[in-house]
Amino acid sequence: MSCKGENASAGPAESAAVGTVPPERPMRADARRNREALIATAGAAFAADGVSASLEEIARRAGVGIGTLYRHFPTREDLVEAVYRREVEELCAAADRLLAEHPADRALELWLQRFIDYAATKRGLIEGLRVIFAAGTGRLSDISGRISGALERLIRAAREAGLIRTDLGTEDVLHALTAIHAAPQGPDWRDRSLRLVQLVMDGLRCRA
Amino acid sequence: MSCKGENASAGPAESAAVGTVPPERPMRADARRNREALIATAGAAFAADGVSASLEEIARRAGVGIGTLYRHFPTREDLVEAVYRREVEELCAAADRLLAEHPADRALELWLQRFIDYAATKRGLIEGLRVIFAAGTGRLSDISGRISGALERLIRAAREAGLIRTDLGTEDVLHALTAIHAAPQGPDWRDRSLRLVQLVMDGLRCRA
DNA sequence: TGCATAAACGGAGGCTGCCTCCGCTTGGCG
DNA sequence: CGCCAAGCGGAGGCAGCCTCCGTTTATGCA
Repeated sequence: MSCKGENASAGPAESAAVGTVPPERPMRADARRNREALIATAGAAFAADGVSASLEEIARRAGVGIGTLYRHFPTREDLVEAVYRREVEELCAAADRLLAEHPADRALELWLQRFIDYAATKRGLIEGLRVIFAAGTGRLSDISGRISGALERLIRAAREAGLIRTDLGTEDVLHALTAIHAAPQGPDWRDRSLRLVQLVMDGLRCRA
Repeated sequence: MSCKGENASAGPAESAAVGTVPPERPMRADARRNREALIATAGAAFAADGVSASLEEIARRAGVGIGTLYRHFPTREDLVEAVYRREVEELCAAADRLLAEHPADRALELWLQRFIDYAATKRGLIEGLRVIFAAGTGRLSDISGRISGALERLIRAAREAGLIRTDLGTEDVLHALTAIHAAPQGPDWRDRSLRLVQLVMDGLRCRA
């Protein structure tokens, strides 16, 4: 309901923000601290026990009362979304870091691998990916855009450096990722997915 | 713990009979009746509220005690599996009925449409489909085989009648079904899926 | 037909998790 | 430094999970 807590990650020098409203009020220091602790703890708990992990346990481990958890995140979905959003942001930040430290094609490759690893442990991301194609279905649309934005930056850089072919675009790679996720999840899921990513990369580089 | 009531789904390699009827002992009449009522009620409840519907509510609606539910189905998964197995059996039975009442290609088309409708309401089936490709991962393998068996019967009949091309097989159609399911689930999911099924059928008939 | 008995029933009870409500604490401003 | 709203936290009510065990009943046998 009252998703006023939306003002998280209010970048001070951020120009042309991605739609988040300007912070009506800076959060009190203790509130921000508790919020951070909750998101971090919840991330670990969801990864370990799935998204139905006990909220009371999360609050306890984060060192706050259950009431505090519910004030920050009125529903379980709100908490899941916050965790999800944070992870996506980290993933996107990694794209820029990789670009700075490696040749663009290598950066793309490493990022795709990292994407697989994220998805391997956080099943939620997979569902999220599926949403990317469903045109902006509400609140998650900006997150989806963030992912394809990162991917696009990587691909454009690799293209401009002449390291990958230019007749395949962001959508094609996204599509491939979705297909990889659709594969059955067995014990060798990760290896198989990484191999497929390798295959895609080889294909992309092959007529550079 | 003393799950001796397991005789319904013990699933060891019994003789290749269609129904897994263990030779142990015929169930007492009231036990069988309650079991049936539970499966039927659970099917409705899962369809309405998802697989996390209240088990106590299911028991109440089925007119049995909660203890009875737990004796028949020690875990929630056992109940889900029983419902799932029943629905798959109905679906497969429909294949033969359709074959008897329609030309083989039309039967195949109708069955695929019916499959979509099943999957539309029972999200569990979708997960099940995904398991088909994961080679016999335990207890669900025979169910998976049942589905592809039905599909294969339909396709073979249509082929022998010269109604569909012969260069595409069961696996290809199964693969297409999986892809259709992988699509994002919006409000128009059903229509879109049915259109895709139509597309597949047109393709199958086009060079008969 | 009647009886013995194993099979099946059912719900009370203990436990855990969900979520709300409200009195107490404290960060931050004037 | 003192005020006070923003923020905290946990008690409590409710619902669902699952077990345990006393009671009921279907069925095989005489």
